[in-house]
Amino acid sequence: MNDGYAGCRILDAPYHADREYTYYIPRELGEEITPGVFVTVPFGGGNRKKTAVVTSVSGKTDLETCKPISSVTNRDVTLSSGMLDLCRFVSEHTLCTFGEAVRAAIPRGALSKIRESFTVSPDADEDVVCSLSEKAILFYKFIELMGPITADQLRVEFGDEESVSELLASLSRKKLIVRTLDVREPTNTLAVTDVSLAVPEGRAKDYIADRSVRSQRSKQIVRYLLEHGTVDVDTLGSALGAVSVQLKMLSGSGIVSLTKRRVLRNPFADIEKNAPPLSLSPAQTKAYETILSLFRTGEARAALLYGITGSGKTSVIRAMIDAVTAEKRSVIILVPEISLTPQTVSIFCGSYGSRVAVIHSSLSEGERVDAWQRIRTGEADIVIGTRSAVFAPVENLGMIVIDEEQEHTYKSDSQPKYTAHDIARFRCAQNNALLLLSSATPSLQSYYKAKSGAYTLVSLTERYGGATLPRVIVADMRRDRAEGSNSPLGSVLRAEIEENLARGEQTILFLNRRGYHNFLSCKSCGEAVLCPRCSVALTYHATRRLKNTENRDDYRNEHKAAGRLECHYCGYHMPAPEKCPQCGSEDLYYMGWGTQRVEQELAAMFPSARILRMDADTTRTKSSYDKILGAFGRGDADILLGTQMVTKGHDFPSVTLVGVLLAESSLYLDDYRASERTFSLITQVIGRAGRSKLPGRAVIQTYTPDNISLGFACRQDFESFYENEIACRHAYMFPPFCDIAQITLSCEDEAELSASVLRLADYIRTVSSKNFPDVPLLMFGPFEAPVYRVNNKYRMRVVFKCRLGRRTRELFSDVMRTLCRNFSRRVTVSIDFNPNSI
DNA sequence: AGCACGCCGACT
DNA sequence: GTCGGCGTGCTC
Repeated sequence: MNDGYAGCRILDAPYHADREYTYYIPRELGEEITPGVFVTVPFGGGNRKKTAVVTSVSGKTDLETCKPISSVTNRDVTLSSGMLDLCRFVSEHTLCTFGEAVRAAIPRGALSKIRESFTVSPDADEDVVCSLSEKAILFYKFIELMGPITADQLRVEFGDEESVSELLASLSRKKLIVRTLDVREPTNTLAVTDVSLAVPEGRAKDYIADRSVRSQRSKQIVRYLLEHGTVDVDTLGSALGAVSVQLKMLSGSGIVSLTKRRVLRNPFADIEKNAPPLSLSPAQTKAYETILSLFRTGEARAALLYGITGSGKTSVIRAMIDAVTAEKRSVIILVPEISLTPQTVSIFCGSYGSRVAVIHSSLSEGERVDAWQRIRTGEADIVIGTRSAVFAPVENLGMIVIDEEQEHTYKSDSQPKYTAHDIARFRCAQNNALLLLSSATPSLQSYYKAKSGAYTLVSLTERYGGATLPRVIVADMRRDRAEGSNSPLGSVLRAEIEENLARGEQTILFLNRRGYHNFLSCKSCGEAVLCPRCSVALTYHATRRLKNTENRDDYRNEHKAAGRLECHYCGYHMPAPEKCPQCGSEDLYYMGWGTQRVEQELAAMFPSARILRMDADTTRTKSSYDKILGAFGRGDADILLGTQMVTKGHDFPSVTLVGVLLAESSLYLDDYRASERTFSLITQVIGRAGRSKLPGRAVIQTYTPDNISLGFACRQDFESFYENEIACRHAYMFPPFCDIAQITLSCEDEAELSASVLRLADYIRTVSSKNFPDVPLLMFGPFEAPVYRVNNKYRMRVVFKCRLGRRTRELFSDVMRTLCRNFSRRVTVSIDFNPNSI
């Protein structure tokens, strides 16, 4: 009996009001209230109903008054004390609210939602109603007729945002309407009905023999149950046909009983299972034994498995999973979204069957909840998924694997802005588990940690199965340009493709830009056509293949008819204009190359080649990604052209040529990790060729053939790349030698934004020297974000170089608390530690 | 965030 | 006189 008080965290409290609040536990809820349970509580002046999670329980309180917990919600969702500690860790380390951390750890849809609706007040004063404006009366009458009704429904009826909120506020003030809050428990669960015999066998046989019973289908059902025992309705239906009427009758007369049972869906239960038997080479065995001995220490340890492409890291990981699960401990395997294909999943499901839970972006909300429950109950003890799977509620965690650990998708850039690595390290420390990072091109950060001894470095340096590295050709595009060619396919690459087509071998081409053209540019004012909501150029996308045209007018009309301009930031689109929106000139030219246009160019160049294009536009649906890869794998196409997506994933043994159309497109991003990304990307692309006995070639087209990182990548020389890059990071003081904190303010009003950002900088200078003189901090800015305007909001930034530790986080926490309180509501503040792009 | 309290201008 | 504008401050 927990007689007393509960410490609760309100899930959607704002940052500066986010702390533990004490509520007393009503007698009738005493049994149920323990840490990790979700409850509803009255909060704030209006006692609004809020969802909260209980974080502590105690027999006494220092408070003079406190409110009672209203009710327990989500009885089948609770957080273990380990998970509560994890949420605390996340909120402290990313400066998000406790509630935001909880929502990251629990699938959306597992928690009940509180719905707000409005009805007219029973004691509404008719005279007051009559004194309202015409629109307000209409609004009031509508609520009277339709209520209870939500604000969103009212917005559909009455249009614009502002007026609906204003009307609601003013009618509430006049006590004409009342707001009610009701808790809606999640409904996305799946239940099946089991059918079983409710009478002894003998009576069932009598029933079948009974001539007065005419229904043959009913007798079939009883016979089926006698043979198979209890069975669910769906199975019965597919065996016998329509059965619902007969079941109703049979259960009515007490011959069968129907019971509802919740089932946890596992969409991967029926996946084709394909697990090649494990056999390790001597090098792999040695790596495996090293990692295993770390695991066997029983302490929290971390290893970096660095293995060149094709060295068979996956086999070592699989062997480790076998070893860890053999000791009844669970495993979480994180993979980048892009490599979570059915082929990958089938390897794991093939070995471990229904013990695997797969967390994938294409799961429905309900399937996600079910996967979470399967993990929590221990039915699944092997979890494979993307970034968010690092929160999987496994019991007795033994190992977390982060595959392709350098991928930037492991950093979240929405709230909470965490890095899977940090969460994984915390959880492993909590459970004395092993953290295993794996990559062919480790991040500088992780390799640095491995070199300095924080991680154990385990290297695999030979290619498995005798495959050889491809021959790398750096094609100097300046030569083609000098000869007057502006085709995205240079003469060298073109000749190689021709050769491959002639030999019937496959080719992969990589271009880091989707769309057709880059942008539409005005010769007269020099401006590109920009997105009206964001300060970026719009990209031309064709919806069909463009026809060849004779003159400029035809050319322009053809473009207008065949496509439109799209914004890659906010999704805005418009028909291609005839005149420049800035200066009105008709001198508009289409510039640059995207995957769409290259596809067309390829088709014109090699009319007999079968070409597949894979980018965000052609992989909109769940299955299209697999369809394209499947078709290419079967040899249904000669050339696969695409963005980032073509660089990861699968072994296509008959691919002998890969081409990188513009190697520097990722090189000159103004980000300190540009070379790291380029190195990783080029290395991966090169790794796509020559995965078999056939010798492969890689053609890297570039305007800067002398770039040093590009050179290292072409030679697949990670070690030298690392030495060179780490020296640069040291010289310019960048991670891993410091941390970066980035505060972004955004606001629709430019003037208010710049005033606010100056106040921010001022405040930090003051608080830093006054209260945190011990925290070294270098401030840069304020300046405009690289894309100044997105979705009609202007964005400004202040960036800091610092060392993230307890005191530094306290400083930033103070800043966030103060600013959330003092800035006007129209300004939003967010902080990101070591962000993905700066 | 939401909601109360509180202090000043333009209306019945 | 008061109704209602939004500045300031708190939420167990």
